[in-house]
Amino acid sequence: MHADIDTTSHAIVRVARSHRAAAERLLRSSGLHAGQELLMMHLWDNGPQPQSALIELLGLDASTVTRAVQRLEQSGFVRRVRSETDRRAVIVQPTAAGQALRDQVSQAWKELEDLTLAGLTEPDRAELARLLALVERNLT
Amino acid sequence: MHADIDTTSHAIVRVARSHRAAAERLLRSSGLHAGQELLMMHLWDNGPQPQSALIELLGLDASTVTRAVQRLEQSGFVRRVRSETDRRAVIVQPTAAGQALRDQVSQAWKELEDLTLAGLTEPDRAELARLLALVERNLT
DNA sequence: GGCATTTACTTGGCCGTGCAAGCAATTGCC
DNA sequence: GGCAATTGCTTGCACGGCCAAGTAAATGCC
Repeated sequence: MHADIDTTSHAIVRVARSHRAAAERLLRSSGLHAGQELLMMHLWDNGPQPQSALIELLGLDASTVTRAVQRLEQSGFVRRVRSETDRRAVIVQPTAAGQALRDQVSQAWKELEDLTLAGLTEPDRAELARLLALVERNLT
Repeated sequence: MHADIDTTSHAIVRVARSHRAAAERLLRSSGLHAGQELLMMHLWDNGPQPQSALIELLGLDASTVTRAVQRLEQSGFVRRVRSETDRRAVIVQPTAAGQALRDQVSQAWKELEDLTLAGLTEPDRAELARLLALVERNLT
């Protein structure tokens, strides 16, 4: 039997791919791509932020965030402003169009969560959350 | 509080990223990139295959596999041969260099699995596998 | 003050991945 | 046989991500 196929690692890879695909599908109508919604959520929750804060919060590479923000600006969801107090820094703020996405994206995110966990009992969900947290700690 | 951060969806995204990063690190010395090892494993297990079979097995888009195979060929790990019986089809076969990676990659994959599951009891591991399978079914 | 170091971001390059469009060979069917 | 539909693959394009190298501003320290 194909030992490699039954590993948890492989399961993680497959789940990650399907999950991303589902996210992409649910976000399509909003105009966001999977990944961008997390950035926007941080802006909605915490207001305008320097990119450095987003990088920290999202745990992504600086270059990844730079380009994500560039694309969000291109799409009109975000504005980039040079900080007055630190002229290296860029402050990212949601535009009106960006703010307008909030409810729709929250809804899509909720649907994604529902889809992901469909059929799992409450204890199963808690267990999954616990185990994923352990795995995350292992890999970080 | 930031409700979105505590979702299982978000945990999946974070785990997937760390997991991929770990895979990339463990595979680095072999010359493979995360993702390519799964393709090679299928070749090692099942011998030369038409791309269509790899696409099916890996559950990836045809274009993704085309390019992965192109890069593996570029790296010298794989050879592409036009099928005699169906001249549309491309048969992918591991080269000697590709075969030579087998043990090293198996080892790396095992290390990845160990790292991922470190500290989890046997029942925890079984439970995680079960829950991931459920989630995967939900998302497919 | 002045220079080395650190910080904040950019850009180029590369990989995985998907969609859309397109080409060529094969198959299905009248 | 002959033409339509299907199959197998490729290419262009766009995203998320990462690393490495580079620029410019702010900080640290003598």
